[in-house]
Amino acid sequence: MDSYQTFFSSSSATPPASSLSLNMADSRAHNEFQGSKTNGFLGLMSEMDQLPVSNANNVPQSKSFFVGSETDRNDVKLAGKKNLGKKVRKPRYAFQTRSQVDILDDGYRWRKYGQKAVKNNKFQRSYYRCTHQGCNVKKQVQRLTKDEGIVETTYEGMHSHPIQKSTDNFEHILSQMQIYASF
DNA sequence: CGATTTTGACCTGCGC
DNA sequence: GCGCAGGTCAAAATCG
Repeated sequence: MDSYQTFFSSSSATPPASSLSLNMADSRAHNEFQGSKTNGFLGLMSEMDQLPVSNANNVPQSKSFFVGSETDRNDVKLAGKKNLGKKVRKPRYAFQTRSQVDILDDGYRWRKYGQKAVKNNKFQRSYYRCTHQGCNVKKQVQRLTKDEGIVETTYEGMHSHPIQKSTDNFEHILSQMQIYASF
């Protein structure tokens, strides 16, 4: 499951202020997470909940893993409207990546819509939304205080459209290949 | 000039 | 009800 996490080691080669190319579970999420419950996976999640950060200390470099999923509440921000019995529990996948840069480029286009300081964390959390029309996938990016070499990214929702970024970059292509090879 | 970021205000859930 | 914490909006600023 976590075999697609190896190609970020070249982060040293990333130009300053640029994005780190990374391709995570979105592609597979198309197949596995669409409305279905991956219970084995979730079970694993609850285990990792116990020690999300401490594990990160052991990872050699640029390793990522999931720390949680499946939000219970459906706070879909219905400002003013009431939510009539529509349980939209959207899954959330979080994983942490050891990286120098905060922007983990997964191939989708994101527009930042917020930034907040979270308690017990000196860094701020950034909120992004997918810019594709009709696709309201969200993600949060947050650097850990405990270990500022680690960036935690949380994805919410699933993309229902192909990646729209031009695959001009080699890392991206490689990680792409690796995802399909890991099946 | 359109798309994106910045940033403070605003909203909502929750615990007291 | 109040205040805090997290999440979102939206206007202005900035970018390409």
